[in-house]
Amino acid sequence: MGLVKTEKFSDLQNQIAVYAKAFGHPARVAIIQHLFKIDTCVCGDLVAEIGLAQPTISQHLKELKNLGLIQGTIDGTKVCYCINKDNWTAMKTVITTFLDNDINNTTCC
Amino acid sequence: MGLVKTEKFSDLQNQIAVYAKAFGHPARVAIIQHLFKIDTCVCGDLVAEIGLAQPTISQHLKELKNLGLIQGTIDGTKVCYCINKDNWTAMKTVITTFLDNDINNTTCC
DNA sequence: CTTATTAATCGTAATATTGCGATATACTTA
DNA sequence: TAAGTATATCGCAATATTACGATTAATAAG
Repeated sequence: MGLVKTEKFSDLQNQIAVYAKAFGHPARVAIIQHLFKIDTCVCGDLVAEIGLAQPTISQHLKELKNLGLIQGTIDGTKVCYCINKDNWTAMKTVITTFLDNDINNTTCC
Repeated sequence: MGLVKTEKFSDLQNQIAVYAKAFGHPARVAIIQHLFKIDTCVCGDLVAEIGLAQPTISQHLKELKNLGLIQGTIDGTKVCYCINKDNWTAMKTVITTFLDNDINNTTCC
């Protein structure tokens, strides 16, 4: 198959999975880290920063953009990317709530 | 291709991606949530709980087990699964450190 | 207008993931 | 020993992902 049966799961479970998948590739992790490090827009140096071909980076940027985690502004022939603060915070809440379950299972077999 | 070029990225970036990928499928999210909800071992009711076939669940459990996030104890014909507390905490630290970057980019274009 | 620069899109090949039927394994119980 | 129960593994088909060369689109510079 290769086809996820999303209808078997709750909206939240699917939401968590979609967000997590965004970070499930090191190139997208590196893009996000660079955007945080620069702490402002990145205009075009992502291909040099990360060692992948330009179409590949463009594709990863598109996925992050489709999720709303980053946004791009056209500036001449360049495009400036930055973190979308609101959506990043919303994502962070969803993921951390999932991760922050308390572990009390002292009665584990 | 379809082959991630891990050598282009740092160990931390690859580590984050590997952890995130574990949560990149709603079935694995559901498994983890159920383990937290029950708050003890789950012995065999995961197939009933989640609506996928037994080999499919077994495969997802294997991936979580390989990452060390869960552990299984054989109990007769059943296998009891629970969260591996230490490894879960380690994973949580890695992911939340990544997510917890401050966003100060007021000078965004 | 022509050329250069930058990024997106198209098309495609290689690899990975998902899901499950069939089967194997291991233990329990009669 | 034989039959039942629970889980893992095998093998395969369908789909998804990754990567990049070639091309396109859009603006900038001369």
